[in-house]
Amino acid sequence: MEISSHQFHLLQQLNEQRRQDLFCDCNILVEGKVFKAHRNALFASSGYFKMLLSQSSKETSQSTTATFQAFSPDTFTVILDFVYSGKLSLTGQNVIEVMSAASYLQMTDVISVCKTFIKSSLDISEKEKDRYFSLSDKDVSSNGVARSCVYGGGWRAESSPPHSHSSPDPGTCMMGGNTWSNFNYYPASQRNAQQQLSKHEQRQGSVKKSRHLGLQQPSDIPHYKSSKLEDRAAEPAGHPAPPEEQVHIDTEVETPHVGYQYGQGSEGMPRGLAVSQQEHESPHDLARMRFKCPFCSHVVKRKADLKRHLRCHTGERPYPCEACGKRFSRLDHLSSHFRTIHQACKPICRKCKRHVTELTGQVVQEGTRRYRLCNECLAEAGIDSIRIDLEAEAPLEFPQDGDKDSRWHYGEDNRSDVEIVEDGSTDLVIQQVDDSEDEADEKDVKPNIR
DNA sequence: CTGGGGATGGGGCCC
DNA sequence: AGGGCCCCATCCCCA
Repeated sequence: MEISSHQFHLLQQLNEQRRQDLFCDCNILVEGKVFKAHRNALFASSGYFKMLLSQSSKETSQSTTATFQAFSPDTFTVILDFVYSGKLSLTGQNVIEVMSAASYLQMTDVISVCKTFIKSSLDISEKEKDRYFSLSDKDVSSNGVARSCVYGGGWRAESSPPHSHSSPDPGTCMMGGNTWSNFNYYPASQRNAQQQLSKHEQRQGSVKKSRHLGLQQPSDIPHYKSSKLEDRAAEPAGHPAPPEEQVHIDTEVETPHVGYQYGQGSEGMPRGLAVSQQEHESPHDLARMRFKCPFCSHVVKRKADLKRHLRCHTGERPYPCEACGKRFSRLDHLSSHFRTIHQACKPICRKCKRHVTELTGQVVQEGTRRYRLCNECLAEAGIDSIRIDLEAEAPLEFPQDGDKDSRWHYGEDNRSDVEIVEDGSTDLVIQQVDDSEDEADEKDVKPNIR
């Protein structure tokens, strides 16, 4: 006979003991703040702690101290509350950091919920059309109802695959079982985003294979790569294989876990944190690499860089080129594109590659594309037959959705300082452009680029 | 088939 | 935190 409430009460009691600092045998130091917890609870909830504590379990008489600088105390509070209650307090503000921390700590359930939370935010923003997946605080405040939730996936007696904690209730943020690859904000860029993802992962050298909880090995980060440990991962003989249903994890969830937290320690000890009873990690290592991508092994120093990096996973392209409609994930890429493709900024003859000036060359327009040709190449191209294409000079219509108040107008380039040279050929417009004013032109033509 | 160059995208980092 | 620049890798096109 099974009393279902027992599990709940047990966890409740543990949580109470934690609050009262009873029997706590593990201290976790997060940016100077000390958290007390029970090894058993941590061991059972986190693959990271599982490995950590199994290494230090020989000396059970002493309390274990672990130090983290990879996430904030507030974030760890959310994580620890989840460990002791099964409830995850997610908000738009903390979801990325919680997810990053969960990835660090190898808590697949938490990662899964965070992913779902983000996805639901994206779904909402898709409906709003003018909003994008944003990690900023204002994104939350704009819709406080939808972007804040508590995940209460329920207490379970044993660890389980991420989707097992999912709740089907669509009215809350407790959906689960979704993989990130199933979603893309821009349908048009979906294929592209997937390519980017695979490309990125290829570049990162990510291992696409099943991993075993608690036995994940370093492989993705070159600086800390340990072939020795990888070898061991490849031969499970040395490790007792956990039950299949417990350890076979979606690689998309698992892949991010491997990372710099595992060092070249000969016994597979986490290197980036204080593992032993007294030993604290050198904060130097972690302070240098602070933000870890929840989707891949990439680690960046700044939150803003992580935010930018995440776009390569989400496929978000908020910056459309108003000249050709092509979308970019970054403003500087759009800027670069616009300069090279539509403004003919390079003072190089496209044909002979020679340097040209306003005297020795001219700007040629071909559709929305502009480039420079030297006078010789212009003559060779049959400049006599080039005709002016006035339509191409008119401001073009571009998709306005989500253009981030972009106000580039291609036709603005046709200003008084640009002398149109009429010619008789097709599709080409020759302009006399003063190179010295290119810079000023740029500033004029892209007021949204501050 | 191959090498070169342009376009694009991602990361680091400065301002 | 965002903008922007630089550097580098990759892809693709073309000779």
